[in-house]
Amino acid sequence: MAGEALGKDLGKGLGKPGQLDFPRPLTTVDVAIFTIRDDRLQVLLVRRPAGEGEPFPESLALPGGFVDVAKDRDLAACAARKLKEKTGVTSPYLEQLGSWGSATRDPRGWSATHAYFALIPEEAGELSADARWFPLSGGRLKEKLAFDHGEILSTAIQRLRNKVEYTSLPAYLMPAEFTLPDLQRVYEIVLDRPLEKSAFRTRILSADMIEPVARMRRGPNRPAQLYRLTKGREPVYFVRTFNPPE
Amino acid sequence: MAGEALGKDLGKGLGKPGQLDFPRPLTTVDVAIFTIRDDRLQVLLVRRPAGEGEPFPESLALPGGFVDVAKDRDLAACAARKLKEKTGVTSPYLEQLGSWGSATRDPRGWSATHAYFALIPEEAGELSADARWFPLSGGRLKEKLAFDHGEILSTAIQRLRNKVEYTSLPAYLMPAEFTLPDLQRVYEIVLDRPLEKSAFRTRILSADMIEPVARMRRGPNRPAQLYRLTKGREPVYFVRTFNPPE
DNA sequence: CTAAGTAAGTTGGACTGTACAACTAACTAT
DNA sequence: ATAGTTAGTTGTACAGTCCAACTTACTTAG
Repeated sequence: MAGEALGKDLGKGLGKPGQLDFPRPLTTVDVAIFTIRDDRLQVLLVRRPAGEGEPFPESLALPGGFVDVAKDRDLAACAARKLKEKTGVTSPYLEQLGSWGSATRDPRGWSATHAYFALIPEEAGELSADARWFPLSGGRLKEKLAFDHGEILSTAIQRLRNKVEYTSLPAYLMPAEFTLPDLQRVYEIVLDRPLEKSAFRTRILSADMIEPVARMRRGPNRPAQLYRLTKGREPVYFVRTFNPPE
Repeated sequence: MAGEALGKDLGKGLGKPGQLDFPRPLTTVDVAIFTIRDDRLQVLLVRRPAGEGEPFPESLALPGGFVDVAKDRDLAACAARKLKEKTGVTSPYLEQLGSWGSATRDPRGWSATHAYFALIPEEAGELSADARWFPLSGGRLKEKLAFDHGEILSTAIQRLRNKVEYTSLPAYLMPAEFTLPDLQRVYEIVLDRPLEKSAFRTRILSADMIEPVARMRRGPNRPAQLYRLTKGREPVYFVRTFNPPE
């Protein structure tokens, strides 16, 4: 297998013999970046390059790539760098999702990726040329992805949905100012089911995660109070989930 | 720094030039293995070897080590292998905890570890010679650990405590047969606070995660019903946490 | 100017599950 | 027999959701 062939010569030429003289897996970082656009949850994907020797040429994939031991202090910095490169966003909600490593996931050899997931508001930043938003319908992506990115993305969606049941994560998908019905709609989009208005309001308002601003949103009917995220607020964990379906 | 010096020559000597011709981080797997012993939560630690060039000689550390690209199919298999080597246990509760990677965590160079956490019953398996159980008091370990293992362990404890609030994880710490008060005691040990007896019983019994066996535990007072884990049961998630402290 | 329409936000009763505390049950030891 | 201990149950209070009806504040059509 490719992994072993490549591996054999890695790690030679060290000062001290023995200790570190064995093949090393490839190390990458991938990021599942979510936003809400057109009333749907969407994920950012890039098209893989077509060059000679490239695995999965022209396939869609999560943004990511090799850890650069010269540039990247640590894994989170590497993920933040990739996010910045693709979206221009610098301070998103960024959480580690897990890691996937095996002999077979990359044809170039034994490789391990550290996966992150990020939530950003729609209007944030400017997309890089090779990146595009893809909608998820029913918590699924139509397109097939390179490597095991399909599996990673599924896990990310599952984790997001799961946490939305009992945390304030959707707040990180909102623009700077938003109304409570806006926020409820985002919860409903991610969970793909309707929520109770009154229970939702009590819960969110008593969580001390958002604060009213002076303005109201005016429209063709009753104006709605605008809110913003409470500054520097960590995500809030509720002690109960929204009542689960069925 | 050592990492760069070492890194410079890694990845040379490949068949194809260019593409994979850059330094690779070290890749390791570490496992935080928990059990309940003497009415306390305990974690398994090993003493690092004392050889020349070994980092943190004779320090305590989580069991773990380099991924072996020849032996290990994937990361979970690598974690399971290390668990087996240290405890003899083959089918524990094993969950990925996260990954830690940076230029500085290992003096030998840029390295990334994939951390797992495992729950095993006390009587399971035979410990390897270099491994010992260490009690945690108040969710803390007294001893200092090698690398960033202190941080990893803290995260593992936090994750365990957090999940115990709303899942059936402690069931994996139990022996084959146990009583409901036994199980409650384990929940209380991990959470470090008392729980309501009646609410606890209703919750556990209605979760369909354990089933009564024919026997009772007899003692100096009223006998207690013995239960066992429902076969092949995934962990159960409750829709409410136990009511949080304060 | 009024009436109809719509979305924001509130209110109240039914229901579910925990908190707390008192209770009964089953055994041992003296 | 009686006291002691732990297993297990019961009942009332309370918190928060569920569900549905309600009020409020605005726009638009006639």
